[in-house]
Amino acid sequence: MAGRTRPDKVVSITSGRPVTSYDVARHAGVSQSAVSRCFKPGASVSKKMRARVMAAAEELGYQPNAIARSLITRRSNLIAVLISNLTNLYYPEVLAELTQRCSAAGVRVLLFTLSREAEADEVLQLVWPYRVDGVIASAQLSPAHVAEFEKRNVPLVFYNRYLNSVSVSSVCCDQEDGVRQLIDGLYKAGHRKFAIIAGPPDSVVGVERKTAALERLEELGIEDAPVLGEDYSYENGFNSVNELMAAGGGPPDAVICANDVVAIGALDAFRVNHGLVAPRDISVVGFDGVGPATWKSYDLTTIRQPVRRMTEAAVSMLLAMIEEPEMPRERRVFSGILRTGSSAKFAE
Amino acid sequence: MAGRTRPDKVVSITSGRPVTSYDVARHAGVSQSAVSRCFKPGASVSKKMRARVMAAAEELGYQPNAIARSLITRRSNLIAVLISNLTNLYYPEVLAELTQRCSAAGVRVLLFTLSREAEADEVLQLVWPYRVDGVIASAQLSPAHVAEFEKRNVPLVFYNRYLNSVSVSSVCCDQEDGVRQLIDGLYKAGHRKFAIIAGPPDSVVGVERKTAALERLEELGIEDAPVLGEDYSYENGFNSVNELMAAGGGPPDAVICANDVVAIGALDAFRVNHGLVAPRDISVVGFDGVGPATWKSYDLTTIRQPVRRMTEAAVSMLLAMIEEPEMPRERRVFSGILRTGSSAKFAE
DNA sequence: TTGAAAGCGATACCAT
DNA sequence: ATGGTATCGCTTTCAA
Repeated sequence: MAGRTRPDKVVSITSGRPVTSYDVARHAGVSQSAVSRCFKPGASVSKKMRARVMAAAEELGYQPNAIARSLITRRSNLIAVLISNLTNLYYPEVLAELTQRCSAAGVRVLLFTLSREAEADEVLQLVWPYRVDGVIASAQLSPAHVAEFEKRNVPLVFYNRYLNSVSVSSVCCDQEDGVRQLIDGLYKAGHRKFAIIAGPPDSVVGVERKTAALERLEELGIEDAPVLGEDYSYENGFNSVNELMAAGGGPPDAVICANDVVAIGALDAFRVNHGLVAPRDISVVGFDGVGPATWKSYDLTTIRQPVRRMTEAAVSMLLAMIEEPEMPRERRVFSGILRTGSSAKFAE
Repeated sequence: MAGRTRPDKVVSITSGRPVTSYDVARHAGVSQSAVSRCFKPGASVSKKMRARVMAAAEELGYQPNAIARSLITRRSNLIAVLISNLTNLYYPEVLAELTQRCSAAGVRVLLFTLSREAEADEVLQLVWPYRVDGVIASAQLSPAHVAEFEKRNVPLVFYNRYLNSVSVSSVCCDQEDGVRQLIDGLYKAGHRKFAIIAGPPDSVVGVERKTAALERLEELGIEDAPVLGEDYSYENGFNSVNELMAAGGGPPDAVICANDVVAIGALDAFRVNHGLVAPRDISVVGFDGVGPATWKSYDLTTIRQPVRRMTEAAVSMLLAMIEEPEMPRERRVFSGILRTGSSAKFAE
């Protein structure tokens, strides 16, 4: 035994099994509880103890097992994020912001993407077993789903969704106000003949934008605006314009689109297939303010959603609900920010 | 007590605490182990027992606690996905595919987004405590990081990254082959004066694309191609073209861009600031095959990465490594698919 | 301040 | 096929 420099240290490090608090305790010659305490923020540990334990932990590459901790504390430090259309250009930004804010708050993100909005049922079955501390949902849930959250005492915050039949916390962009800003600016600029290219009928946000547009137009005395379209895709914008033009009656003055990508598709159809260039011959507006909206070929007039504020609100609301389950439900509505580009004649 | 219809059933359901296997056992009048077995796929349970337990579970809304299960089985059924640039248009698609495939395979995804590639250190500290079964990393990790994976016996698969100094599994798109296809087609179409707009110098993929381009050009006897640019943004494409034109010497015949978004920025700069329209006056090619590449205003000639195959490969490799840790490391390289659009004069 | 011991909610092995 | 019991790795009383 003489001359050995490192006892079983190396063995511990290279052994397959992850290092536990017992290993650290043994190595440091203290109790296992002491190790645990050293890794708990506000615990009462002597300086000396802490130093010894931390040194041992460092040496062995110890990291507390979050799974075991969750079991006893009944806090997983996990939240689930449900997103329906990651391919919608708007969501990657939201997701990036959400995960970053959660990380900063010491919470991990379990991601669930739904390909169809109807998948919620199955996805929730996958969520429950992990005892997540809360859920941020940017996907359509039914009142029954929301009731299950209540029953299970799992805090829920909707992002750009909500249900008016039940009480639930949510963060939204004010679609109605945004649409109003767009239409008013177009109207002021002299447009009278409008058309609407709507999003998917099963998207609350999409329906809200469409409805708000029709309402505002009616208030302005315009009642004959055609409504086309059925999803959030470029193709929807493109094809809807072709339909619109094929219907005869000449081009509209202005087209209200379900979102930016639809607007981009519409602009391309007008230019490529019908020789109409914005803002000279036609005005097109979008919604969301995604990256490509500012690309020179499109330069959209649109409503930019304040994503950073909205994600911040969603995360902080959820964390508050986790800390204080009796927190009253709250609906936070953010106004979008008008961006005027050259896709429309517009008067602010 | 006479006349009561439902004993403590309702209490169990509405009580705050999640339902455990003990609750179910009591309710069904069987042992707790029996309940556990009923939820384990291949266990030996009588039909009668299963029916009774399942009924009780259903009634109480029982879902096995995945956290507790993980603790004893040493399998979290969690994998971590590390992504550096969610705002890079290419990644949302990758992420959506990855999570969907993982869900299908019964594995949950813990998402970590890195804002700077250098953040890997801190992020890994957040990953280890959750005892994830494996990691898919589309972010730059150092050999030291990879060594830590080895030490901890955590399977790792790189997605569009790799390190040639260490042995690690990875799924990549063949950048070199893709670039070659692009350049050869451009060369064949008569282009001789090339320029390169590169991506970020700390992106392996970006550097590889640039290097491959320079090499191929050299093989074709072209040695004076200027290299500009420094990231994957639209602005990079836009500004680099302006720089290129400001340098004098007239426009190049063809521009090789780090990715599609850069190519789009370049096309816009040529058209808007210099009156050069593709493919008549200029040829521009991109890489990735993201959605906007097919928009009519750009219609890029580009290399489409076979995302579905690549994500499928990544997930199945990781799952295989989880099942069989001694699995040899493997590098799977997929050829990109040429898409010819009208952003370049091109000869196949 | 420290250590011993009791859970957290499941799985797994062992008898029966 | 079923029930009893040890165990996973931690946190949390409770004494000392």
